[in-house]
Amino acid sequence: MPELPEVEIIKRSLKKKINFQRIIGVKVNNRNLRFKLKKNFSEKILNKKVVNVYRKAKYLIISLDNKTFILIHFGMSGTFHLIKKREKDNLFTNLSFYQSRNLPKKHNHIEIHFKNFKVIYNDPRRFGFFKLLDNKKNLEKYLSKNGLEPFSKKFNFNYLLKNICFRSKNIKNILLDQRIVSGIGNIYANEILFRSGIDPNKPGNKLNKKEIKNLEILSKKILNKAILKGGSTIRDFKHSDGKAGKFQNEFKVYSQDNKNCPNLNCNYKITKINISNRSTFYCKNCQK
DNA sequence: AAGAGGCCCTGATAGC
DNA sequence: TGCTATCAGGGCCTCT
Repeated sequence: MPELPEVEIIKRSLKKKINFQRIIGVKVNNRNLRFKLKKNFSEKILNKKVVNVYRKAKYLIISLDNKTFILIHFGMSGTFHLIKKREKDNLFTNLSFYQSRNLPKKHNHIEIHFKNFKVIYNDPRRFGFFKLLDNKKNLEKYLSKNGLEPFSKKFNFNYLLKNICFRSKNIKNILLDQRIVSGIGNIYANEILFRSGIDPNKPGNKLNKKEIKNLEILSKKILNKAILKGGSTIRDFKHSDGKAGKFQNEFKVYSQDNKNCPNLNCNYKITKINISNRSTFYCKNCQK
């Protein structure tokens, strides 16, 4: 489930391949995604050149030379696969690209063809989407619904204090609310709260200044570390190759229910509870 | 205004 | 073995 670190990894590898390449073909196999892909998607991006690939929160943005933008959200199960063209016989051969060497047989929704390879978007659960934005203004308008991402310079103690201290809802849901902090999903919310020593059920307005400071520092630190480790590879990416992310090995609480709390001198087990229909893992002893 | 809850979707897994 | 139920969860929507 790509959160900020996973989208960042996808961005880096995709950019190396497709930046300054021209789109010479588009094949849409299945328009049914989170939002139905517009019928004119193919013709609108055909023959355009990619001039930048970047990330904002959990969104990937492909900027084209006619000043339009492809906005991509991976939802729960969206992945890209790179297929290289073999010179001799003009066939395509599947090469590793981010999560998987093995091209799934089903759910290959969109193919984008370049000179020597094609990129395939696969999404079994269809929670992801592609959206075309006609100009920068519309793109920014769309993205402005999101709050600051943790790597933003403006994401500091005062920003968090201002956005947390008056809220009655629990801190975990505050972290997951993209209008307040963007880019954090369920996995990293669990990890950040554990390392900050905060009970995920605790209402925002009950947090003290030290806890808010912890959230500021540790959000940046954990997301950064996850990017360095190549993101987290779980569940949907389980058939992945050696290029899979390694951060799942660093999980302290996520999916660690009934295991010993990793903190020294703590003999509690990690507890699994449900908050707003999301699995939540924490240590009752270390998180208050 | 803010928060709670429902919904979309498929594949893996648990239980009988 | 084969069936059914449950779970995974991001973002948008509606209702209060």
